[in-house]
Amino acid sequence: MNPSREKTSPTRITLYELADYTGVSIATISRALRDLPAVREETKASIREAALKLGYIPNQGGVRLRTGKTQAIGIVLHQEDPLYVFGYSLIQGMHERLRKSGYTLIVLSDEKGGRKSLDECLKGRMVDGLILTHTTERDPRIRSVIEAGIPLVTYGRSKISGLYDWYDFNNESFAYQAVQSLAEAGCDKIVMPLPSRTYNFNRYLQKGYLRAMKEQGLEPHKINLNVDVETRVFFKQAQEILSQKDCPNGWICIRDHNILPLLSAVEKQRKVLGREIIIAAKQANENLNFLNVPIIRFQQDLRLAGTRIINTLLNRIRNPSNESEGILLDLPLIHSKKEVI
Amino acid sequence: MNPSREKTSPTRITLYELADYTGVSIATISRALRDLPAVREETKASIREAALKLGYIPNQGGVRLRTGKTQAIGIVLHQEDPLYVFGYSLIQGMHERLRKSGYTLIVLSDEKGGRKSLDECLKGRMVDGLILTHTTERDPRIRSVIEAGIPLVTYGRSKISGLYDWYDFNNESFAYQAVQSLAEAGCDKIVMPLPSRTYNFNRYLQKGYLRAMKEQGLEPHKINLNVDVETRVFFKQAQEILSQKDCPNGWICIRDHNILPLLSAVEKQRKVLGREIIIAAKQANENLNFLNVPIIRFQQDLRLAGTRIINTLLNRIRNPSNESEGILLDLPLIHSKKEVI
DNA sequence: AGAAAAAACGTAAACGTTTACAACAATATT
DNA sequence: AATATTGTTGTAAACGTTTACGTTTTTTCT
Repeated sequence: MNPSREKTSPTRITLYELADYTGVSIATISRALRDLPAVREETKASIREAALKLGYIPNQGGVRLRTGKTQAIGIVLHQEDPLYVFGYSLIQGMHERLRKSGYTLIVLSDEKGGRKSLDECLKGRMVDGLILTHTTERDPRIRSVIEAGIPLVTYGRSKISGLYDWYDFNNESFAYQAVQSLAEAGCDKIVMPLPSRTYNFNRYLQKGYLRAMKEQGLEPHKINLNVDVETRVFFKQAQEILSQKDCPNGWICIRDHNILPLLSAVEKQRKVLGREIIIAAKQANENLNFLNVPIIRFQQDLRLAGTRIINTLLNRIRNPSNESEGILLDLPLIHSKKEVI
Repeated sequence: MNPSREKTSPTRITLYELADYTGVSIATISRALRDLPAVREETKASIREAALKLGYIPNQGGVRLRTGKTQAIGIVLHQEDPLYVFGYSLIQGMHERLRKSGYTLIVLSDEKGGRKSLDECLKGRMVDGLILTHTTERDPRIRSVIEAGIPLVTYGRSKISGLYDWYDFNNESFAYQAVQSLAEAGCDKIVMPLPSRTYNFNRYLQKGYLRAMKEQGLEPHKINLNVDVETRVFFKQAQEILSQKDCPNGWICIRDHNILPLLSAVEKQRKVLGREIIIAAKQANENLNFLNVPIIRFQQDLRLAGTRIINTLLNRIRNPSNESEGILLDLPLIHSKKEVI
C-alpha cells in the first residue's frame, strides 16, 4: 500500500511506521491524529491508540516545512536594561498558559542586525506569534511585525494602529491614585521620576500625575532623574535630591528596583519615612511586600498578565482577522501606609 | 539547469531563486553558504553577495527535516517554585551568549506528561542541547537526556555520572565561610535553614556548615524551616523561631527571597540586627545591595553563570565526546557587616 | 603532449509531513 | 433498480534543504 520502506534503523517512528502497524495509509493517519472530520471514529480511535503505544511524536521539521507553521511563539527581550529582573514572572506566566497548548516559547533579542534578531526572525518566519514589550510611542517594530503578517500582542500600548492586540497596566490611573493618596496624607510637594520618554507608558504616567495634581490644587514638579539608570547612580541622585532644602515630601516610585536604593537614600538623609517623606510605589515583585516599611503600595501582577497575554495571542492566531482589542489591567492598592505587616 | 520552477508567489526566497540568480546549482549554493571547502572562493563570494542582496534566510523547516538539527537549545523551568524569580538573570546571561551563535533559546517545562514536557521534547528531538537546573541528588532527568543523546549541561551537580558537564556555585565553601564570618563576629548559635533535601545542593550546604561548626567548636543546630516555603509562611515561622528564649544569634540565609521576610521577623521581635542577631546571606539579585542593613553578603553572579553555561554547552555540541567537565563558581564576599553603603 | 589527480560543480534522492485529487464504499434519492 | 450523494480512504506531489555520487573542468605530473 505504501511505498516500500525498509525497517531502516531503530531511530524514530514516523507516519509510515504507524501506517504499517495499523494497515491504513499515512494520509488517514495524519488526518486522524489531527482529528479532522473525514475519518471514521473507530479508525481514529485505533490510530490514536497505536500512536500512543508506539510513542509517535510528529517531526516538527516535517510539519514546519509542509505547513509553514512553527508551533512556537516568541517573546523579545529588551537587551538594554539589565535591571528588568522581574521579567521572569512574565515569562513564567506565559509559559504556564502555553504548556497546555502545544506551542513552545522562544526567547528573542531586540538588537538590530545580530543573528536571530527580530528582523531575521520575521523574515525567517520563525514564530507563529510574537510578543513585544517595552513599546515606544510609535514603535516601528509593531509595523514590521504586522507587515510580516505575524500575529502580535504587545505588552504596553503604542500609537501605531493596526490588527494587533495590546495589554497594558493602567499607569494613568495608577499615577492618579498615587498622587491622590499622597495628597490625602498631607504631601504638597509630590514628585514622580519617570522612565525614558521613549517608552510609551511614560505619557500615561505623566497624564495621570498632572490631572491629579491639578485636581488637588498642587503644583506639578519636573524632576530630572531617570528611573532606569544604574542602581548606584539612582541612589546618588536620589540622595542629592533629598538633601536640598525644599525637597519633596511625596515620592512616587514606579520601579521595583528603585525602592531599595530610594529607601537607602531616605535613611542616609535622616528623613523620617512616613512623616517627612511619604512613598507610593508600584511593585511587581511580591517579595517586596515583606519590606517592613510604611509605604503605599500598588500591585502589578505580571504573572497574570503573562498568561492573559498568551491567551489573547492564541486567539489571534486562530482568528487573525478579529477586531483588535486592548485590555487595561488594574493595579490594586494593597497597602496604604498605615497598615504595614 | 534546475527543474523548472515557476515564479510562484512573492513569498519567500529559497535556494532555487538564488540558483536562478547566480547561475549555479542549488547544491553549490547550499555548500557556499555554509562555507564548505569544495567551492571556489570567487563563486562563494558572489553567492554570498546574492544571498545578502535578495535577503535569503534558510527555511528552518527544511534544514531541520534534512539534518535533524534544530538550532535550538532548551532550558527547563522548574514549575514548582514560584519564588525563583531571579531565574531571569540566568536566562538573560544565556541569551546574551546565544545571540551570536545562531541558536535560539526555548523555554521548557518540568512537569510530567504535559505537552512539551521534557520527555516529549527528548523524543521529539526538539533541541540540540539542554540545560537542567534544580538538580536532585540522583536526578533521573539527567539519565534520560543522556540516553536520548542530547548534549547536556546542568546547573547544579548530581551523583549521576555520564557524559555531561555541570556548573555549580561552591555552596560548601559558601556555608563554610558564612559560619566562619558569623563565628568571628561572636555568634555561638548559628543556624542555616535549608532547601528541600531533594535538591542536591542541600548536601553541600550542610557539609560546609558542619565542617565549619566543628572547627569553630560550636554545636550544630537542626532547624525545621524550609526556605522555599511561601513567603508569608516563612515569615511566620522565622518569627516563631526568633521568639524563643534560646534563639539563634547567627543566621545563614541562602535565598534572596528570604531576606526581606527574615528582616521583617527580626524587626517584629525587636532584635537589634548586627548585635543580637547577625545575618549572613547569599544573594543573587544585586538590587539587594541597596538594602541598607548590616548583613554579611556573598554574591552569586547568575548572569555570568548563564553565559558560561551556554559556552560549555556549545562546546559539547561541537565535540560530544569530550571529557565531561565540572566547574565550580565562587561566591565572593562583598560586604562584611561593618561596611554598609 | 598526454595521462592522472584534484578541484569544482551538478543531479537526484531523501528527510516526514500535509493536502488536492481521485477512488472506492455506503447510503440516500429517484 | 439505477443513479446521485455522502462518507471514508488512498495516491502522489510538494514544502526547502543537504549530501552521496557522478560529471565536468582544471591543475599537476611525467
